[in-house]
Amino acid sequence: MRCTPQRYAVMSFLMEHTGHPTAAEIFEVVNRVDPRSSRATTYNNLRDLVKAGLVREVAVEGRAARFDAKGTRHHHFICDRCGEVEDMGWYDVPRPASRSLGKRILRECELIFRGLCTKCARQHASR
Amino acid sequence: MRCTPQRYAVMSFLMEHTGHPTAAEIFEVVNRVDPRSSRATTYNNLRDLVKAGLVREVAVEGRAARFDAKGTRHHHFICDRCGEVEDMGWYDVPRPASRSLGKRILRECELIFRGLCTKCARQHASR
DNA sequence: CAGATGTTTAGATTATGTCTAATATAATAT
DNA sequence: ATATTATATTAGACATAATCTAAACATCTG
Repeated sequence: MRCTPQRYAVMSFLMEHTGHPTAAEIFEVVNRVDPRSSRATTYNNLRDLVKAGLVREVAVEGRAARFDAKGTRHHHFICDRCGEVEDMGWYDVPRPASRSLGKRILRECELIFRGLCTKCARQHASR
Repeated sequence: MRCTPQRYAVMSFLMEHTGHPTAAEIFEVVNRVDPRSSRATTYNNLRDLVKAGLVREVAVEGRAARFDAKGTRHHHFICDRCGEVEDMGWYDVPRPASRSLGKRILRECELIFRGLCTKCARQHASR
């Protein structure tokens, strides 16, 4: 995988921003800085970076997927209300018994916390 | 929430099938049996059933959401390759420290296993 | 340099899901 | 029982997210 300007822009943006932008946001911001990429390229590069294991894709119910540079290991908190994805420190997760795994090949265990983010919790309280 | 024939068809289909169909599949099968529902109604009912806590929606990266009647508690295994979602027995998940939770309001902890399902693991081996 | 491979692009296309406005059905009040 | 109100359904238009296409461009390799 070559390190093209477009690809580099996507990767470095993700590394510098611990938020979890959608593909559209990444495209928009990266092109606002230096308008040299296209929508398709942004999607292509995100797919490639995910495939290469450098970036994580987080699917959110009913919303666009979000992306995240794989730095230190962490879990995710997803807000039920606004869909925001936030990092939550990592801790080891008990693996399933190999009996219950059967012939499946386990690659990873992911823990997702759901509820209201700080902002939505505040709005929720003041109603 | 009234129990209409259309809503009942969606719910009972989900309860009788432990697979995790997409909205399109549910619409198709339910209407093949008794063609009285529309696409919009299927989506409406799925949304309502999820909101009522009777059905769970599972977002899968790059693929259509899948649905699941909330029977006994369980975690999910998602196949990296075909996107199939399978149930995996339930066990308690360690909650994050309330310190790391901050002002967020935690509703649930979900454990997702990722890798290759039995079918894809077999194909993977015989290459 | 010449061919092979990898990358980008704009725009068309697909996939998934939501909205609208008219209609139908059922629950409640009179 | 009839009117009123609330809830649900429908077809098809619409919106959004993401992929595909085919041509152009860039970079590597011999």
